[in-house]
Amino acid sequence: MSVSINVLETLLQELSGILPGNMAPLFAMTTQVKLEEGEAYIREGDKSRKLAFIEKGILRAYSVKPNGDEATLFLRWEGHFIASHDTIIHHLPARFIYRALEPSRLVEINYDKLEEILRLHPEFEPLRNYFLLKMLADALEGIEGFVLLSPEERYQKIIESKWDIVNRVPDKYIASMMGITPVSLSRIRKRLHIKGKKADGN
Amino acid sequence: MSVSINVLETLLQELSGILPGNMAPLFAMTTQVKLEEGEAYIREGDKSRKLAFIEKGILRAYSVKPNGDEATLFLRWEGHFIASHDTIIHHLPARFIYRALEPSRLVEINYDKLEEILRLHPEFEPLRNYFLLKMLADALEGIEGFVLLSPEERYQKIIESKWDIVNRVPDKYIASMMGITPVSLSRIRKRLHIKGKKADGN
DNA sequence: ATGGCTGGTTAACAATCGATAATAAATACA
DNA sequence: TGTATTTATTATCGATTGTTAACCAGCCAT
Repeated sequence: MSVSINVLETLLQELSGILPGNMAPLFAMTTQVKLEEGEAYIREGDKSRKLAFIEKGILRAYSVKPNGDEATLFLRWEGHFIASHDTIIHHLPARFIYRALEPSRLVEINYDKLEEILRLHPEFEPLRNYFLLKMLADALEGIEGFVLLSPEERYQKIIESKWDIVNRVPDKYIASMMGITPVSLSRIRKRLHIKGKKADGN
Repeated sequence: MSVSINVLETLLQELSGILPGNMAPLFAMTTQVKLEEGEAYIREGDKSRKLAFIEKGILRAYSVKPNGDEATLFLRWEGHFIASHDTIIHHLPARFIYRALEPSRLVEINYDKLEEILRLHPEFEPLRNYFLLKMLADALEGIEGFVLLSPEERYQKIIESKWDIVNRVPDKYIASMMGITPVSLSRIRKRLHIKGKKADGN
């Protein structure tokens, strides 16, 4: 139990200077969540305002389009925070599905309860600040890729900067996250292989 | 002076319950900024950690690619907050340029000073919370468009939901923000006109 | 082993896009 | 007003993508 909270405790201490011994008010309200591979954490229509820190595993946020295709919004893994922005920001039912791609372990807190705690213990405020900034940075990084890079460049950047993650996830989800089809990603991979061989002198 | 702060005062009062008369500690640190059409607010390489509320006008965040082309990251207008996420989040020099497309009026605060104020006056914390959530919502909305929609659908959604903004901005910036060329946007417009005529029975 | 199932590749064709260039329309400005 | 500049459209061509379908490889479970 306390083992899996350790990372968050360390993070919070770095952010706020609060010692783990004084973090009880916050962590008393958190829940450990374990997800099996393929298990949904948040479903379309859910209204629960939960926010989670990913201790281990990978989660995929996606929606099912009218034609049945799935569109992946993003992937998040160890060290990231995950939440349905529809419920947290807009107080609306979730429009996306958040599903574990691997057996995963989360530290969860209800956002309403977090706000209560923050009213009583504003010293924890740096934590909220941190995860909002982190989620914002992640989102903007995604937009950057779409605006500045072609699909091919986008894929190159992903395998360069997140090779370990790409290797843990089926390509079709990577393709979907890139806004292209799996067929197209396969062709991009083929082109890059050719270029790679040429660059190697073969 | 106090006229243009009014919107923010009202916003803060709604968020926190603080009365305008007690907002002096915060607004004493804000600056009014006026930008001419075409004037840069933040330039590539800037390190100043400024954050601004847009009272009036439209700003465009973009970068100049190696080949000289410009890629528009996003547009922001009245009621939005704008900041270089490189400097605010990552403490790095700005990689993007933020330029006014219209004569604009901003309420600016330095993020370091804001943090000082928030240490002394945590009652203003809801304001930081609000603009972080708002910027996050804006960013995620952008990603949604790229992942779920084709360029044509993306344009349709934009003109439906932000017709007033589209009308104030040259199409080439809309195209760039959509991740396509102005030529391609022109073709999309043509296709939609045809479809529109067909739907009208012409 | 032998089927299913999922995920990845390949092929064929139509549609769309990028690049470039020429032209037209709109805007700015002297 | 007339001219220059910017912006938008159209055309052409090669490249890329989407769609659909077939095929193959790995994996799982019986």
